[in-house]
Amino acid sequence: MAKSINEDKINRIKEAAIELIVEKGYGGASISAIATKADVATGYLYRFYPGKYELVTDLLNTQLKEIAEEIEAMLEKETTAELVSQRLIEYFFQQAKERPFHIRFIYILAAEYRFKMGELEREKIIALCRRLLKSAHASGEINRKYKEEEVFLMLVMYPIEYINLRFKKFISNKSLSNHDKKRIHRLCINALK
Amino acid sequence: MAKSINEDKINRIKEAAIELIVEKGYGGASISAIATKADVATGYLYRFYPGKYELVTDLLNTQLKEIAEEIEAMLEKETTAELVSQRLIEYFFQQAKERPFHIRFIYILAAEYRFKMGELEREKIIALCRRLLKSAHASGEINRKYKEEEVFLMLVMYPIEYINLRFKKFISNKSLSNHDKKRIHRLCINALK
Amino acid sequence: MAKSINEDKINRIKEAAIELIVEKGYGGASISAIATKADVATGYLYRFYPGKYELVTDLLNTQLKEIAEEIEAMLEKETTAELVSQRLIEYFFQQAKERPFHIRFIYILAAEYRFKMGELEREKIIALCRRLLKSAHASGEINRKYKEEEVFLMLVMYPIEYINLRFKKFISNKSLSNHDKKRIHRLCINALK
Amino acid sequence: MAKSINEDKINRIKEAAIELIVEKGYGGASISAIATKADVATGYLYRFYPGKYELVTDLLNTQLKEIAEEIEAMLEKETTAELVSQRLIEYFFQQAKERPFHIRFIYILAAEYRFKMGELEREKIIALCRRLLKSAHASGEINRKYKEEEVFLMLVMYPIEYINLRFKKFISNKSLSNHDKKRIHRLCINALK
DNA sequence: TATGAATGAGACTTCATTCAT
DNA sequence: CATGAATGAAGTCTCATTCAT
Repeated sequence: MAKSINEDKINRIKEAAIELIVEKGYGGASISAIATKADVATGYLYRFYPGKYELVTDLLNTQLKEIAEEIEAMLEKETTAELVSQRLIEYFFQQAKERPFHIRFIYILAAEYRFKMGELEREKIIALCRRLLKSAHASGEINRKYKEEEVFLMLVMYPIEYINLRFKKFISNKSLSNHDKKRIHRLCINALK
Repeated sequence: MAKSINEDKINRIKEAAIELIVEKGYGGASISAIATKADVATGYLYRFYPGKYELVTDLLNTQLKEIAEEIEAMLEKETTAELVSQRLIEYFFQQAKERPFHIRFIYILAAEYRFKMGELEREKIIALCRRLLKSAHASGEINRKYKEEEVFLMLVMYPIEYINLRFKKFISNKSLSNHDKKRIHRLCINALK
Repeated sequence: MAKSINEDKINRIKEAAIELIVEKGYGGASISAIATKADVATGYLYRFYPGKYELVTDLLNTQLKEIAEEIEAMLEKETTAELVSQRLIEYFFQQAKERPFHIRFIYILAAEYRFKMGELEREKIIALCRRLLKSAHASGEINRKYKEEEVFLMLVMYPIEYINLRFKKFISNKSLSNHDKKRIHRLCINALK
Repeated sequence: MAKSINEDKINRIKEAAIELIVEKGYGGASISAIATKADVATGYLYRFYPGKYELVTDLLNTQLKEIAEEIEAMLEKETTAELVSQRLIEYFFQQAKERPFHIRFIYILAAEYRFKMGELEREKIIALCRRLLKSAHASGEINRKYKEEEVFLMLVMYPIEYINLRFKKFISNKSLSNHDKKRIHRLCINALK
């Protein structure tokens, strides 16, 4: 009888929030600016979230969940750290190309002390690192002295940081190439040896 | 070599700003809270900076300058990448212990797209990476395919990220040990080989 | 004599509005909360009232009309002020027991300067006071110096205020007793002598 | 060295708040309207109160404290309920003339269930009623069946309600006269006999 | 010079009301 | 006719900045 809920609107809000937070930071991205960019009414997002903080937290955890699921899928298919790393870097590069704001968003928020990753997402990611470690320790691909921390940093955070360094044109302002992809992959794999 | 009252006051402001920004983020750290913590008047800082943004930008660049100077000093003394990396990690660990807010501050602000590093600091850091690269390429310590980006990321950003991951207790909640120091050093050096 | 679905719905709205306004005040009782409590759609009440203000005004006047009708019925049966007062207090005590929100609602809204009583209700109540006065002046039950104002305040407002003072547990937190009823009755009657 | 605090400003805010709340109710009196009427900046009141609710609560309790102090002073001087009642009504009539918004403000907020009187004020007023009761019971001026509740309602609330009924021009639209004063006094005293 | 009272733009959020379905 | 998704004006409150003292 009544208008049905418009899924698209909330997605536009999410996208607008990600872009504005990347450009202006959490505090600089105002609800009103987000709503305007998303072409919805100012108060609309409060139908879905209690407030701005919860929106952003959800956004962050959704991104992390996607990455975790991606890693999980890779672990199903691939058995060596070599291949998982390769696939993961491939995935991040693709994301950088297709959804550049998303990978920048993760990078920014991962650094903030106020935005804690959801416990579920955190545990899942740690579990996946442990799973990879187990087989890679056995095969000798990853040195036994390295644990989940090093795997997470080298295989997940390092590629993200690399991509963001490029986005910021800190050292190089070239766009990401296949050559970069291979070099990072080599670096990551060697690091953990 | 006694500091003037002015210098002392402005230093208290800087320290208070760093601590509050780490704890509450840029938006959450109000000028009034910073001034109260620093025990100076609200309006005082406007004698030195046009506004909050400029204060924070200066803070970030001061931190980066210090790191750059540290690296520079190391390059004067040490000749191998091995030793530079070791010293640098030593330095970051010491900072983490003595000035934990500083290393957290760099980590947070380096990730933000709003806070651009000063051109001078950026160039100096790149130049230092290049200088290290030159000798390390020659000696074979760093593979010729790796450039300034990789050096900067592995020798500077990676240790900072490692330390902050610990501060956040993301995977491990142990405090930083000498064992950790060695492991990271090994990982960084191996990565660039 | 079965009520139509519409009547039932609008009555649920009215009841919900009264309860929420008592608990949270006019501003604190949102249309959406009222509708939810009444189990109707948010927009439903706009088929019957132009807006929230008109709903509340109608509610107030309905309550006052009921009281007026009650007084009128009493005046048909009883002839002395003594008996009218007794009956009226009996009625208010019964309302306090059976419909506590209603008597609280009248109390709250009667005090607000924004909610004017409807002219008809006002005139009816004044006329009733006058009618009672006439015979009570003649019989000497009410002193000739007291007019409609005093009758209204002592016979209507005073009992309502007494009951609400108890609801608020301002002085006593006992529940209303028959003993209270008699005491108030005596006080009211004596006041007007 | 710095501007000294302007006591007058906060008083203007208080006065403006009282007037607007009387005219438009708690919800209808917006902070911005209060500030405009008081000729201060919107955010000014937050230097003194955490929020609107606290401002209004303080206002209410200040008014009640004044009344309590007035009653206390009367009890020091006068010994009979007769004289206390007379003085009190005199006081309320004077307030109605000199500070009409204040007595309306008390009347409105006393009715609201959300605004609880401060515990200190409440206890003081009850204690004063008890003190009066003691001597008036002994002298026979107040019937022994009446307690603090009846004293409070007849000597304090009733006059306030009478005055507000006039302000509302509910029955009479004449202004308050000495004649009214005497009549109410007689009514109150008789009620408690 | 240093202070901190005061400002007011703008942030987040609520909610009465509308209207497509 | 009834619904409830959507709107956006308006509310409360914050805080960077100014400037009289």
